[in-house]
Amino acid sequence: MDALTINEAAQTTGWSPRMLRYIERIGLVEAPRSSAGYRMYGPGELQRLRTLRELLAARDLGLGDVAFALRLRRDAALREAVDAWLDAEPRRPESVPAGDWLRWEQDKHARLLRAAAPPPTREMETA
Amino acid sequence: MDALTINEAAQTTGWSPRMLRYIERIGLVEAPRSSAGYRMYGPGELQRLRTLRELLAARDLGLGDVAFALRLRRDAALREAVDAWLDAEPRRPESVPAGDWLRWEQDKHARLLRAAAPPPTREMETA
DNA sequence: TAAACCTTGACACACCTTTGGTAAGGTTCG
DNA sequence: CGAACCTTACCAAAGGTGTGTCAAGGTTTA
Repeated sequence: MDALTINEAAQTTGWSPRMLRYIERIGLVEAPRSSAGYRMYGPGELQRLRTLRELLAARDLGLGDVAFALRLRRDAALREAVDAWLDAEPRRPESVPAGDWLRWEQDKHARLLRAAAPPPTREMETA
Repeated sequence: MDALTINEAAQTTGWSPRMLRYIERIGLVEAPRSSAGYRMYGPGELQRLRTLRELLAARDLGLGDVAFALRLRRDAALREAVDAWLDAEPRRPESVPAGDWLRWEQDKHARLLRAAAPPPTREMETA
């Protein structure tokens, strides 16, 4: 008995069965299915569901927010498009001397990397 | 006459004045103010507003989505928390041979970098 | 000073998201 | 078999988002 059914999983994770199906539909936690089509929640899914709750509560997020983050993660083109827009800060380009434009573009790249690779501050996930 | 008032900006960007105020409130495009408190839209803001429209339409996003991406960009702790959750894939850790755990953790880091630094495929922003 | 702007704040409405039910029908198991 | 599950597919209510409009009051400008 390594995997729980949806109602049991709901009990131990604090979500309602209804929400577990919803969470699956938006792609956040998908449980494997039994041969008859029943969702089977293993330790991995249960942990994931619990940490999801904590994440939402701790950061005041909605499921939609996390779903969007996931979409960003999976869709490289989308990520590039959004990043490109966000990179164009409100500072007018006039503030960048014409000759420095190329370097500016390159730095933007570097900044992106730095922003995405913060010091390994483990803290979540262990809760 | 380098800066437009809100109604003029609305005309040239396709947004309504109402929406320009809304967009400002959610932190996406904030226009500097005149001494009397009037919003003054310069070329930078106008461009930003136009590309924002294209981004939303092209990618079928909502303003809230972009606002959340901005929040992710600015709040490092939030970004780490969300990334940490997303990194914990549905694959149970059992699938990783015990000894490889350390290497696994390190690779996760590398994967993150790779995901955040896609080949420089410029395309947007010039529209 | 008066017309034509601007500002914030409030009311309002349509639509989408989040959740809960409930119904019709398959599965498991005592 | 029958109780107690599961599944999907709807209807629905509460709350958030996107958007318009109007009011009361300051600013600009002719």
